[in-house]
Amino acid sequence: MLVYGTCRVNEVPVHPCQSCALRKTPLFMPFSADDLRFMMHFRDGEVELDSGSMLFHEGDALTSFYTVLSGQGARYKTLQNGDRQLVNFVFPGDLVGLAGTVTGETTASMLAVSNMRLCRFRKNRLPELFGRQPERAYALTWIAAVEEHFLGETIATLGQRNATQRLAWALLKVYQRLEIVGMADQDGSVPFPYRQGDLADALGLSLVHTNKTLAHLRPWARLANGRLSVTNRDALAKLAISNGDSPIQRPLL
Amino acid sequence: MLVYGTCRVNEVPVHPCQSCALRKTPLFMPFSADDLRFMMHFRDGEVELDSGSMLFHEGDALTSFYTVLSGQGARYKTLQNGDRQLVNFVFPGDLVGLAGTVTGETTASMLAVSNMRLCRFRKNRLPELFGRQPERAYALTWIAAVEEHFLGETIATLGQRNATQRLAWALLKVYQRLEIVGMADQDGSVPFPYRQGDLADALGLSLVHTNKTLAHLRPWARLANGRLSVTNRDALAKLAISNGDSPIQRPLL
DNA sequence: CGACCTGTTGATGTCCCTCAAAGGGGGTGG
DNA sequence: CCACCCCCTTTGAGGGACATCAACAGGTCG
Repeated sequence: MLVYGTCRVNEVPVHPCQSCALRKTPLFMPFSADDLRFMMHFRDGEVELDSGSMLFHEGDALTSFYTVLSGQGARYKTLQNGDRQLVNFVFPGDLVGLAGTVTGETTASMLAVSNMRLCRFRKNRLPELFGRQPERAYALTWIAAVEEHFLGETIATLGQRNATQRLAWALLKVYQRLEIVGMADQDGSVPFPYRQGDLADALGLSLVHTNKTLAHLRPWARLANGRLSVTNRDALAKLAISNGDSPIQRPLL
Repeated sequence: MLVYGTCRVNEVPVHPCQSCALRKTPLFMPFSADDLRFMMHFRDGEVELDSGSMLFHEGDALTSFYTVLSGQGARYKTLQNGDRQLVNFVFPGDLVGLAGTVTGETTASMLAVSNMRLCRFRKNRLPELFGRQPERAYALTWIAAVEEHFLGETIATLGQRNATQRLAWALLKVYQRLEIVGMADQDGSVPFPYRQGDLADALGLSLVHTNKTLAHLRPWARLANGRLSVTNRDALAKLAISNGDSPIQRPLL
């Protein structure tokens, strides 16, 4: 279990949606001009989050949810004995806090692992979204469905894959997810601010064994200087017993 | 990995929503008369599924989704090496196939483990739901959020709990979920048609070790004759490192 | 320079998997 | 009505993957 520093959340001036680079990325489905106009009006400010600070805690009743504009984070649950399970890594384009907003109780805590910028939406305007923009509301349940898909995959890897397979799977997924939103460098590396302990908590492994297994994977993928380099994607996919497909396209909110 | 028999899905006459006992159960939020009227009109038939048959397979493009009226099932994923991971048990009141309907590709296979009756909804009428009944559409994303909550809990148990804790957690959850929809008997038992191999595949354990661990849990919970009996709920919750809370209330579709 | 965090490596133990075999119970066929 | 079979459960033995404990190296920051 790892402990991080305290919080800092800042209101910041908004960037116009038109200039949002995420939108044009192949991960996301095209925006109509109408969509864009409505979202500009529907969104409610932008927020910056320092690395190490929390956006919300497990059990909070949220009044806002967010899509990640930049930076990386993690959602995690804490068991009563203090053990931590990282539920998923959070990347640009992800929507966080929707479940906690809708049901009134957050299912996991959300931590910034790098500095982050978030686009905020207010719960009290959800009726407007559902009442006046059924297509955007449909996009919202689409996003929830995609989320379910990922969690299901995670369950399969925690249940059925051994340490090597888990790590290969995770590194490959992370790389592909960041690559498709344009964060991969020429040299085949992506930003990876997480610690080995974070990976361990995400995959249900001990820190020590995570470290030793990472060493075995180094011919195909390595962690260094806060970046993840993947040098042999196919080998990694084979190790992971995964088809190596890119992430499926989905709506952006 | 277990293999089940072949399929059989039958169209059957519908039962009126008014007489649906599930609705009145404390798991679900109250229905307004309006809701009821619309859902009567929106639903599209009823379906019966024999034990051992599949409702859909991983990768299918679904044209319908369903809420379970009676019976029990399982959603599972199959890795490329043939290993099976049971993603969740499926109980009366659960909505299945929504994600596969929305995204166009099913995330897991759905198997009937007892005879089941399902209430069907058609994808091509979703626009009508979102366009004309925003509150029901909101209920849909609420349901998706609840689903996410459960999958997150499962991830935490696969990642952090040992065999005893996993089994205690699973048995308790199953018991509580079935009890709250009125399926518990006087003697503190609920129907449990699953095999020990199903439990093993759900919890990421081997069949043998599942069996041996179940033996240790017998003072507090036991499996016999297709039923699960829980004799000491608090002890089970303590073993499971869980608060033992009942399932949260949610909408029914 | 010392405190602290993260990564790395070695030694030891244990939880759980795999292999193996035997004991019910229900169904089918002779 | 019994014999046989199949599926599921149960139990034992042995081994391996991974956890835990421990110590050290390098980098960063006060």
